Amino acid sequence: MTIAKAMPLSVVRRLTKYFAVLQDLKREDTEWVSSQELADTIGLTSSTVRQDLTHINFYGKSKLGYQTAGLEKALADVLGADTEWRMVVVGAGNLGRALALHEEFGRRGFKIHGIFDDDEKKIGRKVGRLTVQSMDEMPASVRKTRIDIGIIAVPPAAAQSVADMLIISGVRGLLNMALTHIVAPRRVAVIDARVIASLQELTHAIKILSE
Amino acid sequence: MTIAKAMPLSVVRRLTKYFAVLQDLKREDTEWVSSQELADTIGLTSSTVRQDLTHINFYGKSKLGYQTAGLEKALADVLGADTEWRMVVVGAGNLGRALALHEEFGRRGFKIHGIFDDDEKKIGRKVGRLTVQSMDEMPASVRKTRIDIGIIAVPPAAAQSVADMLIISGVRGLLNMALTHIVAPRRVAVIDARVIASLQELTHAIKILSE
DNA sequence: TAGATTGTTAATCGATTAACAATC
DNA sequence: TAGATTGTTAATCGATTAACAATC
Repeated sequence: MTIAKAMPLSVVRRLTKYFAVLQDLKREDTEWVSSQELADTIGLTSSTVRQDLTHINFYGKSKLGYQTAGLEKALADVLGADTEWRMVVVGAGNLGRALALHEEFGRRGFKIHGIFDDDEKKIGRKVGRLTVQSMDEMPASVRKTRIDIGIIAVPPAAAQSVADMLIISGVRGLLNMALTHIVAPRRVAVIDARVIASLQELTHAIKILSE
Repeated sequence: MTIAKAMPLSVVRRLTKYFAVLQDLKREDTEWVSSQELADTIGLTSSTVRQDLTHINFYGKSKLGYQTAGLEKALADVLGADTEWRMVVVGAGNLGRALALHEEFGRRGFKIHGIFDDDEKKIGRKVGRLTVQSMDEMPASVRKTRIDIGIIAVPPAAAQSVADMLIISGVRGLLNMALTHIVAPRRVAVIDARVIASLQELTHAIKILSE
């Protein structure tokens, strides 16, 4: 397991993009890719690409570029895309249920082991192969299955207390889908993935464009 | 309608966070908030907050800070959160259906006017108050209803051609949920909102933390 | 070999933070 | 008034881009 020194989040974000491109290229059996080609498909400069790749433990070849299979593997390593991650979803609303049903997660190594809600009416309902469980069962279940990641898909008002419960139960990271800021101890990673915030970025951009 | 000059995306992202905090404060009837308080709740320096707010057309008061209602309104203006946006979802898989059902969007001014898919088996199915329509109907429908935003919730391989169709049909912005890069003319805004990419950022962070 | 592309250093650009006079 | 907090300028820090020798 090769781990680089602390990397700016902006670099990590681009690495996920390179990784997606690399997976496409692999499907097409492209053996080599240059920093310029990578830059063009994503809309960057080749300089940025090469600079970003200095953060990982993989080297290209002059004149040829980067071997796609090797680079893909190196990126998978850095991003943790080569291991299986155990997750639970808290919140069995439309968003939570959709996440629990999203097959793509499983394919990419993110396995959902449970879905929880404190609404009596939702508990016991089937969501694909899972059954919505009571929040009371969450801590024991998370601890027993050694869940890595908790996905927070509850209303903003409940988000922090759900986060606290997940943290106490031993998760190492939180994916926050709720439109509220979550506070966590330094040992627990938190990433926001809020569709509404993205939509607001988008509408801002649209307003600017139509000035 | 006050529109600021081009703003770095990093600033816009923080504005969406301020906006969320402001809405919470408004609910609690807090009348004034200082840059320091805003910074503390989100985990920034007060300097960054004040600097960010120079980008919008709203001024605080010495000794008191910013009037929450006024600041909220100014942010809503910049982010376009004070207007209604018409959207369609393309892709009626789990993710697409969940987005179409997500009530929060409507509450926040994002109205979903249609959901489309090219899978025969999905066409005609009910998704809440909507019915899945054929992709063939999409362009006319989007044009007629003057849809602003297209949400792309299809597999990566189909994403670009769906984007092209949406653009030809006249949308002004795209929210890309697919794990692939989308190319669009400059007049069309594109924002990526890919849960898998966020999960990969998260697993990277977890790996770093457990070094 | 000649030419293309890397890895890396240095230069530029932009964003964040610090500092402080102005102000309520 | 004295004190707190703004808006803004200047200093710092970091990230992106340019440039180029090394190399295959």
